[in-house]
Amino acid sequence: MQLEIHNMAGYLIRRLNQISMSVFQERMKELGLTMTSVQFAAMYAVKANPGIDQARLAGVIAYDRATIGGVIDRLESKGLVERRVCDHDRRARIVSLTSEGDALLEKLVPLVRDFQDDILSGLSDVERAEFLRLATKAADAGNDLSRAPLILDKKA
Amino acid sequence: MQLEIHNMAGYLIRRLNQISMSVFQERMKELGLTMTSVQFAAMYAVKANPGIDQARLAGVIAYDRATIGGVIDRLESKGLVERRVCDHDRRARIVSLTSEGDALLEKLVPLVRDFQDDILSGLSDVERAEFLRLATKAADAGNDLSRAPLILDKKA
DNA sequence: CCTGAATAGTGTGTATACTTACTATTGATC
DNA sequence: GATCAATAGTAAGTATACACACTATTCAGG
Repeated sequence: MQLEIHNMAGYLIRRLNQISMSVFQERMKELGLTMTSVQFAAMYAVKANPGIDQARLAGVIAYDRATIGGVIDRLESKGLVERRVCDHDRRARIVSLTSEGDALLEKLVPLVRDFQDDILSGLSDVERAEFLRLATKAADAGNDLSRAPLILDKKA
Repeated sequence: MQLEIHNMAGYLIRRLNQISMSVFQERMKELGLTMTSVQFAAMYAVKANPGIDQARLAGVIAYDRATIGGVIDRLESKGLVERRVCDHDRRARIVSLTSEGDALLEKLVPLVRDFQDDILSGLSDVERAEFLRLATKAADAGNDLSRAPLILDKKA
């Protein structure tokens, strides 16, 4: 039995997101870790942006401020990141990786890169490339429609 | 500043899902409703499958049992669906639309169909069709990777 | 320098989306 | 027909992902 909703963009995207998160979770489990894709992205962005604060971190990976707070809480309690008050703006909290966090990230990056294709395992190489091209274009165009848009080049 | 993660399948899919949910929420708000895309899909599937119970409903729209319970709770408290114990299997709960639920769904279906294209507003008609074809193929192939796979034709 | 707008982070509340564990059934098997 | 595996639903716990309101702080203008 096929419902009309099964062909709708919103439904298909939700399904792909379920599959994507499940693949990530499964791979981490195989490595004996409890890292989520969201936590990985946050750590990656922290490493790529030394001295970043929570608000800009949220913008770089398109989360809202409340969500990033919880993500950093959990990474902090696992000893993977640290938070400290910014020197010249005491409202802001600078997030940085601990040495354990840095070591873990270094280990994870190639692994995560390698299983990305598994998420789209049903597609050929050509199809996957085309899917990613279209997804990038759509995500870019729809950025402002999202509640937590991606915010880049906000600073030097 | 472009991070490597911005080109990864998992990240792009998460972004598209944020955009998709946001568009749905926004349209509902314009109509003065507080319906989520998940609740809409549940109501749609209930209507399309008269006499369905919660477990099979979960399978038809690829939720897990615990999630569907909460979704039905909220729809029930809004007076849009009803739950009753199944006659020949007292473990199961049969879900059905109330008359208000049915009327609301009838009103929403064409509206929801019409704004699906807004989710992929950055794509041309040809690109959108190709994206949907590839997304369908990928979601289908990845079905068993998801924690809550789509389960169809389980019965007569 | 003072006031008011804007911003960073947090707290609360809601809604998915899952896990594991539990109860109540059902059905299958000996 | 008693037992035992399997199933339906729920409960409790964790983790996004948002809204809204609040405090602390910064900054812009007069």
